Amino acid sequence: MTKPRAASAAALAQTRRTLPIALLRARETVMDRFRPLLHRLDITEQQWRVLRVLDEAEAMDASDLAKGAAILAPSLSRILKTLEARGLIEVRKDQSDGRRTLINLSPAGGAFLAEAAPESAKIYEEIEALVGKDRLETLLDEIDALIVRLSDQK
Amino acid sequence: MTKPRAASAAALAQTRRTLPIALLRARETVMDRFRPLLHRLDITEQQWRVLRVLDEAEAMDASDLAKGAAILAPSLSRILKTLEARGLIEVRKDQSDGRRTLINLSPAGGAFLAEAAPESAKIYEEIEALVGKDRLETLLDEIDALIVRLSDQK
DNA sequence: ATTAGATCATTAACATGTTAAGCGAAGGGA
DNA sequence: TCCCTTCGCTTAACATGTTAATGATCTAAT
Repeated sequence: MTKPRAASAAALAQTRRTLPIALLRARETVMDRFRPLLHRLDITEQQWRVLRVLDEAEAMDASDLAKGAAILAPSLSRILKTLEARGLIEVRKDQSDGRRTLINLSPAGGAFLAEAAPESAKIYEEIEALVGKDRLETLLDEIDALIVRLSDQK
Repeated sequence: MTKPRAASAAALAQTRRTLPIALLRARETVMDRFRPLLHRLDITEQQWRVLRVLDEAEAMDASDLAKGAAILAPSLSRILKTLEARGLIEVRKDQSDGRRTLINLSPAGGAFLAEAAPESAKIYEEIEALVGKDRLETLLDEIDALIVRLSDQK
């Protein structure tokens, strides 16, 4: 660490207390705990999110899936190819609307999630234990409130 | 929106209240307000962070800069080339340690930041006004607490 | 002085983020 | 029906995220 003078140290503290960076750091810190599992599963964080969202629905079109997993449409297009090639999802055209693509978890995808779920849950429980369940719930509530207040409700 | 049955709706709510996704969504929501400015400046979010961190220090080596801007070393290497080519930063070798690279803001970089600072500050004030200063401070405090509790203090 | 190990930075390879453009399909009037 | 617009998704192009490997330098111990 380079020795900071008083002025620059204060300024640096100011940057650190900026919403975008704080949220980024928090996310990195949390993901560091999941990364070893994801690496063992040979799957990316985004692919994991897609599978988990699909596991909670029957079949979704790509738009809903993108929103649910917080992934942009172009990224999702690429991810779906990867997951389909790996046999974890099934993709088909919507018969009633030729523009839409319907996606659902394949049996293999369901098995994949079922096998990984206990480890994932265990990690989340560790986080809960370290942070405190109350504190974590409060944080999630405040994040929700932030999103609601900042969302452009066109 | 596809009609969710009661069960899947509850499950979906569960995913949404997951720390990694909540933090991701919050960050996206906040950044949506800064993106138009960054686009007008023809600069990426990461490049902007690098410049701001440099503005708060004299000269930093790449490692400290990477930590300060929350950017991984490989990404920073590429970003430094871009910013140097654009004349916004100055890069030189550390004389006392040939491994280190020292980076500082160039005069042009300082002018660039000075010109953009008012707009940036205005956006942040809008966010403060919408969220509430108290609520925002609380949120930042809780995020800090989260990071401290989850950090591996090897 | 030498050498093994650690450190700092870069490069490589692949996946995703981001914006813009493109394409086929659906919808809504004239 | 035709035309125009909108919608859903994909592709393109470039920047960054992520992990592993490489290169160069420093450090410490011999």
